[in-house]
Amino acid sequence: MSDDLTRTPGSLLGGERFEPRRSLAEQIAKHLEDLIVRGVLRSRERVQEQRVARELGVSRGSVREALLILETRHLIEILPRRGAMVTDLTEHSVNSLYEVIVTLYTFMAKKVAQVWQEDDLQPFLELSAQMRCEVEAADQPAFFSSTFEFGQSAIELLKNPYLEEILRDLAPMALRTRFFADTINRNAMVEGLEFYDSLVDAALHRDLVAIERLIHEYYARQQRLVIQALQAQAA
Amino acid sequence: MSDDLTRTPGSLLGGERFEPRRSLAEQIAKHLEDLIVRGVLRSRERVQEQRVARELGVSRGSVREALLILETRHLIEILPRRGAMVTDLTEHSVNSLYEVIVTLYTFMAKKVAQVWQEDDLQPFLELSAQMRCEVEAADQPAFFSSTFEFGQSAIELLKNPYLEEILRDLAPMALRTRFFADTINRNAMVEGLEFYDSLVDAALHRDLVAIERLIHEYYARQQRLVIQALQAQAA
DNA sequence: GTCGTGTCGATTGTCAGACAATTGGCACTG
DNA sequence: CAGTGCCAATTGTCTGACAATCGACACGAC
Repeated sequence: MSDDLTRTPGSLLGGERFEPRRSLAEQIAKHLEDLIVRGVLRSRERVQEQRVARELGVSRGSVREALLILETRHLIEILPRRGAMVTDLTEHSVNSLYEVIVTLYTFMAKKVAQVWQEDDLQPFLELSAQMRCEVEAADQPAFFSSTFEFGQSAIELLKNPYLEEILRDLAPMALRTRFFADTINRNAMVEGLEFYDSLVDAALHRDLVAIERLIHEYYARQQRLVIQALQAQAA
Repeated sequence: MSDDLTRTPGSLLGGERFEPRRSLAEQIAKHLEDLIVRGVLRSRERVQEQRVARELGVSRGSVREALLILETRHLIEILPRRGAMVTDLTEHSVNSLYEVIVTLYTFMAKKVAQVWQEDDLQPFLELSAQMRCEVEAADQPAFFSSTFEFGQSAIELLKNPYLEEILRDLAPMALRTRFFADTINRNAMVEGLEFYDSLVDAALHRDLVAIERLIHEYYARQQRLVIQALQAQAA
């Protein structure tokens, strides 16, 4: 953990597209986010601004901003005068997280099913096909990325900025817990594929009841897996 | 707008109770939040860090943090290299906001109705009574404060930190729009009282259907009022 | 007159260095 | 072993600085 964020101000050659080049703080946040999601930084581990600043070769101010960002993503907790620490994953926090996720995803999916018209669902069908390929190729990273785009497409369709931001802030935690679950679920990709397929199908038929059932079942299972993994780790 | 945040480091005499003395950034955020919610700072108005820092007698760094906080509360929008501006209130953004709020409040209320036991609902009954008094006394600030505590009590009961934080971040916007609605609804307090009363009643009977209906109806009306006020202001 | 283009001031993004306040741990004492 | 006091480490905040970028304005071309 001794990277060095290249900070080439305006290099369009950097490959970062045309995006307004994320601020340094966001890059730092992203970096730390990865470490936390992948479990390199463990629960309750301290994250000291001075240390991070030194290691990444940036100023304390920027790290401070990054920590604020990570706090809104529920990845760290900042205690006044005591610094930041990685949030703890407990059975209770996982349950809480999934309650909220299920509520919001259900709302989102139902809404999509209600408002779609013409070929709004085209992107979902394509993603579904793509995911099928990725499962066959056993390309887990690509599959992950596709599930992410799935949610992304739904958000674009609804154009609800509040929902969008809330889900964006919740996503890293969802990913973090999922990282756990998949360690004990070799079948994760197949199950995921089946889930998304059914979801698209239900949306096509505007079957709200099925949507609610599908999401509840899928995430109930995910939740169980995460908690199992958590207990396994504790033991 | 030329206050001066007294920054007495450890003065317990400051009256702030035992709370770990909110950080300066949070005080600044709270200050600006008030200005925005009350409409002193209008939609799309710029909020310049240098200027705020000068006016409040604090450093730019602290203002910067405050702006980050306000962004998570959806009160300002920070554009890279272009600074912060107060978020715009449009028909679309109001609709989006209320969609999310209704979804989350419905979830919350249903959950409370499902899990309460013994005298969990006591605080709500007391608040309800208190609100009745406040309506009779036409004490609008107190009434506002009570509705706030109402939500607070529900959150305490559920102990879901994610829901708690999401709602806390949404609250200022809810308040801001409400400020609008109440300018054209002289009956707001009576309606509110009736709503909360019915809600407590439904929760007592664990009547989930009624809860869903009540919340949808109440906020549909609120939403209409806000949008009316918005249009009236535009004209 | 409208449309590019160059210049300039204002503002943001980031850095370095500084200092007081607070925390947590440690040694010391009874 | 509990209580006390001290010290190092870290956070919260400030000041001052500078490059990059933005918005506006003036200027010149068509």
